[in-house]
Amino acid sequence: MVDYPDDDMPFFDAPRGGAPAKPAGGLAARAMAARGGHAAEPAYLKGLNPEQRLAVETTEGPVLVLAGAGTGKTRVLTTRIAHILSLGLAFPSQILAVTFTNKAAREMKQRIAVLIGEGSAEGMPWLGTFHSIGVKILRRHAELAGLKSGFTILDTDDVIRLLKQLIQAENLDDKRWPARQFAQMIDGWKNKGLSPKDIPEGDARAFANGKGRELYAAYQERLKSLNACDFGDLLLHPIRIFRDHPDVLADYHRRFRYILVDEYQDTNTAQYMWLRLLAQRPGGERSSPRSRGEDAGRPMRGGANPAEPGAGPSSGPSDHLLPVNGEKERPTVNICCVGDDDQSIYGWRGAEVDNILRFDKDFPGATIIRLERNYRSTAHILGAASHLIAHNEGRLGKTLFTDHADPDDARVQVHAAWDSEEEARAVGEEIEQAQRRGHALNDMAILVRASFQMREFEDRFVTLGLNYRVIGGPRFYERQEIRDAMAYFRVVAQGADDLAFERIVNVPKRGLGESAIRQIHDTARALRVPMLEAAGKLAESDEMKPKPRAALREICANFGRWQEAIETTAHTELAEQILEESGYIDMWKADKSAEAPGRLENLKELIRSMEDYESLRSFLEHVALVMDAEQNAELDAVSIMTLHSAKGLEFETVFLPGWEEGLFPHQRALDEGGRTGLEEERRLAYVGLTRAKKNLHIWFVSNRRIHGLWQSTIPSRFLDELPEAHVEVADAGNSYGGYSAPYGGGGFASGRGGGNQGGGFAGRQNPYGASRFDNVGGGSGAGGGTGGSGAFSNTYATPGWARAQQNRTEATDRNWGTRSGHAVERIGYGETDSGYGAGRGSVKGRTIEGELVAKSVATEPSKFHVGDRVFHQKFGNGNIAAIDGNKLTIDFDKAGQKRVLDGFVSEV
DNA sequence: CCCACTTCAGTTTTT
DNA sequence: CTGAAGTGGG
Repeated sequence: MVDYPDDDMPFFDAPRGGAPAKPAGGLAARAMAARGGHAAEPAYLKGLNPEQRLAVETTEGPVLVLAGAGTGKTRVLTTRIAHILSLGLAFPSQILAVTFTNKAAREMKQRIAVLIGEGSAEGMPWLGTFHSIGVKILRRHAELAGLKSGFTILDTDDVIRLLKQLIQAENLDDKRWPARQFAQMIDGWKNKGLSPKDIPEGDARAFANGKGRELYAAYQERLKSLNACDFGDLLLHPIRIFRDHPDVLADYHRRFRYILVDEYQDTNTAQYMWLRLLAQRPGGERSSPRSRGEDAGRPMRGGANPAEPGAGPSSGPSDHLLPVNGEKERPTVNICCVGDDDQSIYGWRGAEVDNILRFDKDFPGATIIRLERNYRSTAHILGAASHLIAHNEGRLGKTLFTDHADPDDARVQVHAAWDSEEEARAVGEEIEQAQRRGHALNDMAILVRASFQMREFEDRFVTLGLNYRVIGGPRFYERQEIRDAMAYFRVVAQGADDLAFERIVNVPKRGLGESAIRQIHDTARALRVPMLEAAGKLAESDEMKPKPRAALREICANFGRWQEAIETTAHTELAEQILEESGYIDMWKADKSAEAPGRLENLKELIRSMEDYESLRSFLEHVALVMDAEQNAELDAVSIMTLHSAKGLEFETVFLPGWEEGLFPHQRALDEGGRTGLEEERRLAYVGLTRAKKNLHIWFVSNRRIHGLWQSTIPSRFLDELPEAHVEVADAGNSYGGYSAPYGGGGFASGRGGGNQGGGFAGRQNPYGASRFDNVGGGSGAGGGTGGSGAFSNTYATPGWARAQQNRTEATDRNWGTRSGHAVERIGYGETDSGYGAGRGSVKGRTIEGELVAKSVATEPSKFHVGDRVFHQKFGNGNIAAIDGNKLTIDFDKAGQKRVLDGFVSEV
């Protein structure tokens, strides 16, 4: 991530003799100041609470900081680094600080810079993400992993294309064995630190008729021959190197005096192994054997007592940091992990909560510090969150509290809506109200469980003309045009990058179709040369038809020219040339689709951003690992994002829609994860709740359209887990004047009513036992009586409904950027391009199970017949127009034709 | 090679 | 219902 112009300094430069130039002076001075008597304590310690302070000052030995939401986690982390530097306990280059995201790393750098002065953070070459640090290590020792230092880093898209080739090469049906899925499997294995030989037999058998292991091995071979690695390798290769080359590891042991880890609860097994290797140094004993695993903990003890600040060797850096041959001086592992087990929400992508739960066993004698004083939320919000999360078992246990309880603080509001349409409408109203009261849109956020929920809000806000920004989704560098451009650059920088070459050889269309590519491929393999070179040869031979041959000749000539220009032309200029001369820009200029202008814009942006790097190569590396779309700070807009991407953020007012069983907690999490899955969902809820500073609104609806079918829903069990004392059931019906009437008087009071009970709505019974929300809101509309339609008649006459219908068509015509004259910002949301959308989800077993379930249901003959008169909770009365298994198409008297599941209608 | 049609699936996401 | 990815005919 960061700049690695590191190669200009010797690797183990730091401590020896003369103090390194830049940082030392300032640091030494600061250190003096810091030590200069207990009377004047450094400014950075002021304002820390006792626990935070302990976490900062316990520099020696293993430390686990359990930092609850909003308790000043980042502050502790950055202050701790500042403290270590100020005391002269280590040079910046001797501190390893790892985060998960670039954003977190960036933020830490900035805040450290603020604490100890500008430029100091620049001297922290080992502050970065696991992956960026992994690359850095790997670049130094690439040959030990069978790579050359200039290896390329493949993104998910490249990986999938490569796997697809391999699968086809094995003569396997790539439809039956999708490369995507296999990529996910490999990812999972790598998350666990497993090489092909290590993967469980069952896993290996599960894919490609038992060829899983074989294919995985072939993939690794292929990567090696391409001089490439995937994201997982950035950790795995270093792990292997550390294990096989104790001398290399020992060098890092000497180098890293302090290790800090952010979001420790999110570490996966590979990251854990990586950390353990770096953290477990042989300790006091002369020549402790290369220990791996269990016994590692033993020599690490001794860190239990918080060292008083400055108690260590109390002279300046230069004499303290003498080469560490006499290791006795520092037998402890100064590793500090910060995290919150209650915010572990990435189990599904390999994170092991166990890592944090086990910390004191891994690092015996660890100091465990809890940060529970919350500076973010009101007592009501904290009360609600704490009560909810207390339903989880196996937590380390923390209870957030705040000193700032204000009797005027609002309780957590729970709202009900009839359907997601009304939900969006009501949230919109509420936002506008808040806006009228003078709240900035920037202070408000809607946090959803699944991204499909966003749409309804977007549509609504478009009609309202309310600014919003969507955060999350595919990144800038995942967009098609960016990847294409990058592929060009990659071929120019690295002629051997076959994947890149293949990607763009026919983009724009040059008449080089499948057969031409195959030919190049074969030639390349026969001659054992990169494809670009093979293409050059083919262009000169007469093995190819004239047309593709001419095209090949041209492109090869182009690449040759660009490669030469690399030395003589500024890289931004060269990039422009490449895109121009290749016809790539023209391709988009000629494209008259709605997205084309945006793509050209993105390409400009890409070139512009290259200015920040000194060469094409350094730029390429960055894009592989970083580069997120920056947001427009000027714009005042409501944020819409998933709960996952909200972690770490905070807002004055937070809306949490969609708290219904099946959606949240998500059915799939329940099915696949069982109790563990449920607990992770609950932690997700906890994350959501704790994002709010002042106002928190939770919504649930009675009807939601799932996969195109309307379904009745049941309030989330999480609602029942909120403490009554901190919650208030808001009356949606009356608060949003004008729209209340349609819902049968709208109140929450009327309840679902006896009328429905006999209606045979089996699906409406809450299988989780009575909920105190069962009778709230949505259901009440129908409660008016089995006559039903009376209660609905108005619904479809409201302006809201009419507008909604209109919205629906507008929604199909979605473009990017500004629409309808108000500002819409997408951060990281490109069009859904090949690389992303279909890549997620769909664990195989589940899919199959889902099919089976669907089929078994479908085969059951419906008890209804075409022409039957039926009643539906949401739509009222209607006649069945068609039957497809359990799916009915019904012509409703008022609502028009709809498709619903037969479980939700009853005969009239 | 491109377009229209079919088919299929449908949480969460970083690097 | 929606979008994406794959298929087949021009």
